Amino acid sequence: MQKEKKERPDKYYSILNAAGTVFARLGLHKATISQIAQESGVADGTIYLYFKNKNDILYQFMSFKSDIFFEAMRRAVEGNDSADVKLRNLILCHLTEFQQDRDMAIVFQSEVRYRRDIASQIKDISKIYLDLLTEIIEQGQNEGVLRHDLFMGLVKRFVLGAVEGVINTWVAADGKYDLVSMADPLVELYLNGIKAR
Amino acid sequence: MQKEKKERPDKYYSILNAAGTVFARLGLHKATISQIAQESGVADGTIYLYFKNKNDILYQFMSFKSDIFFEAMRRAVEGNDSADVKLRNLILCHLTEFQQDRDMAIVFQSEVRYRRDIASQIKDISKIYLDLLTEIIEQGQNEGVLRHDLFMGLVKRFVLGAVEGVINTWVAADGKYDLVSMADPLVELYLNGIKAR
Amino acid sequence: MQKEKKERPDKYYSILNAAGTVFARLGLHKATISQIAQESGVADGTIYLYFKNKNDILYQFMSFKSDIFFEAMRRAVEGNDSADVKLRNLILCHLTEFQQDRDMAIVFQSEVRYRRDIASQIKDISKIYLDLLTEIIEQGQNEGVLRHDLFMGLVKRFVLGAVEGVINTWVAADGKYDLVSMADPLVELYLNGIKAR
Amino acid sequence: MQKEKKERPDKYYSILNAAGTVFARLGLHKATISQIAQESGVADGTIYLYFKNKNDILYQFMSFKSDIFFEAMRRAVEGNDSADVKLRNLILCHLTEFQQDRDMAIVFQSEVRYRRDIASQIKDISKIYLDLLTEIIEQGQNEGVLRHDLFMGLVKRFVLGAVEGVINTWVAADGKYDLVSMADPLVELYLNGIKAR
DNA sequence: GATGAATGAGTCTTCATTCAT
DNA sequence: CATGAATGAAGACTCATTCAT
Repeated sequence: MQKEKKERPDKYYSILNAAGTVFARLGLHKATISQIAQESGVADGTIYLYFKNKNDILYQFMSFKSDIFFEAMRRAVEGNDSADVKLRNLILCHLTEFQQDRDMAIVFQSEVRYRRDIASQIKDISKIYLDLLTEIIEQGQNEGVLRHDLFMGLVKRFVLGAVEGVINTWVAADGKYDLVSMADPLVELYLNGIKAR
Repeated sequence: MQKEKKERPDKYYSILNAAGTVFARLGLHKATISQIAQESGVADGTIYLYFKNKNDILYQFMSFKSDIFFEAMRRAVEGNDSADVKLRNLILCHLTEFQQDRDMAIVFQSEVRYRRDIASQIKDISKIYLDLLTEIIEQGQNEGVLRHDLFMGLVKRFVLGAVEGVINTWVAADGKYDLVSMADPLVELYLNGIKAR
Repeated sequence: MQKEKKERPDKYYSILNAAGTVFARLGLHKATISQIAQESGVADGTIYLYFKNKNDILYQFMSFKSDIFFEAMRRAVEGNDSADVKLRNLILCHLTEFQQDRDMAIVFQSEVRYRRDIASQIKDISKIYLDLLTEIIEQGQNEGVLRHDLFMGLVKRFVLGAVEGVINTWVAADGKYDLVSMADPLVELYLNGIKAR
Repeated sequence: MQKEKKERPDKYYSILNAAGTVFARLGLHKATISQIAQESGVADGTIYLYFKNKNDILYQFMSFKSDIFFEAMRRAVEGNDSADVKLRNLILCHLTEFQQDRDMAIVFQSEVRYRRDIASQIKDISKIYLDLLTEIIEQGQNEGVLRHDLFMGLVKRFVLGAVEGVINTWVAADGKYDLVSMADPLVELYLNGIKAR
């Protein structure tokens, strides 16, 4: 039942992380192979022993991080919790993972958003996320915890958009405050809205 | 009390719009000066009569669009409406403007997000937006329409993030559906949340 | 009735000739764009205003030279001369043209021979030549000047191969002797062979 | 009086043949050390245990093939045959050897022709060939079989050039027909020429 | 003002060659 | 001897920017 992942040499991951750092600092286009090489302490040519080209580095980076991310996500929502707890766990997990890996957070938010030239496989990342949300919300509706009169397509975007907005702000603030502590207040807003009662 | 705007020649705007189109299609980095020149029907060199450099074009484009955008915003929230109506007007205006100018929507969402190299002035765009939100929410609290126990910093991001999430989805779908119709359901979610009552 | 050739700017030809010189000196692969640029007194980038890439330079060079070459060929064999005179004129023309343009001679003989990656259009150069030979030989057979029991496919190669062998030797000798004077003795060998009578 | 040839290990020849194949397929410049290594089933670095560098491989390849080739040549013209028979044997041997070893044929015809950077030793290959021709022709003149009024320098090129032309054509046709059968008709053309009598 | 030809700095990428294991 | 990972020099090509016309 173990993860069947082909083991990559250390240098592969070394380059991958260096790339993450450089991409986060400069963005895909301004980042140069030389900078990534220097950051990971190898020669330029060495990069090409492990990656097809510059785009491939970004792709592999995102794939690698996504696998970790979604594994964490899945663990966060498995079990018999009620929908509202699951939603809270999901958001908490999301913020925790991004806080722990700010390079990923930056690259993910800035590079993956609108690139039409990035493999659609990477774009599916958010699809997985949205599917998890759908599950949770439907479960919540069945449990009677969540409203039935929800336009699912919108709600999913509403939830994901708000988290990402929070993350973007945190990133823009150079991660100076605790992102994870936003989870509970955020979920509370999802659930209750801002109207006085 | 007249508008203190230096009048720009037509060609300036022609280039600006061409740039918007090309930036939207290819992104800042893949877009070339030649393409912008061709799109606007001028010579490459002409662009440098009106803009300092490539980044300046993006900057001017955003400034120009922002001015229009915030003028519309301001009109949307002026008057004596109650806070919930103003919030609805703000969101409606936001979605309307972006739907009407998809180039701006794409450029704004994809290029402006994380560029550390873009003049901070442009980043202030969202500050203005957030300030409007603050005003509205505070008014709502004073009116008793909105909850008092809100962490303002989070709520603003919550609202803006959700709108942007909805816009991003619309852009990714090539603008195939009506964005503006999302305004009311979205505001309803802001106000009431997703919890069943 | 004038040649309908699109006029190219001087710089196009300047680069073309520089390329010919560099290709002749170093061969296509060892020749660098920088060297060609330097030889023609322009910047590296300028080359790309006139040529798609390095291979394109070779291709254009060959096309340009071929046009001149075959125009000369055609003039050499037109008219009402008998076949043996035409053959002599053809060979004479061939040697004259190559002697006058040693860069072309070298590039043609060394680069065009075996490159599978060169557009077949260029390979057709020798086809035109072989067709001219066919015409001449058939005319000669009709006139009774040339033998009828000739395997045309072989004879054509026999004639062209021998001329090229002579040219190759001349090139290898750095063009130190008069190539054109080889024409008559060569044709005499074609016609009479080396057997004593 | 034994052959003073240093015995080379099998791997040397294995690499040599692999190189011949790869050179024939791609040409010296497009062929990579890695491809040659793979073709011969050794590691890249191993090649440098047997060869100084890439050029040296080509050089050794040509030397090796030349030795075999000229050994065959010498056998073809030794004995007391008359000059015309020797000439025929020489050409026959040439075509036979090249047909049997198409890699050599391709490499020889395409790489050796014009390389100024290839050791002159390799260029001497054709010198040996031309010397053999000289011997044969002079013998033929002494025997009265061949014309006395021949410009030897030209005749040699005439003969070699024509054979090579025939070989080139055969190579370009992917060796689809029988090259050896060209020997007799070709020699017949050498001897009698194409003029009707 | 307008042009667009020219520039050349900047990058990715390849691959012959080396060398620690 | 053999390996093949690592190197880094070299070169094709792009494109923002300039400037003579």
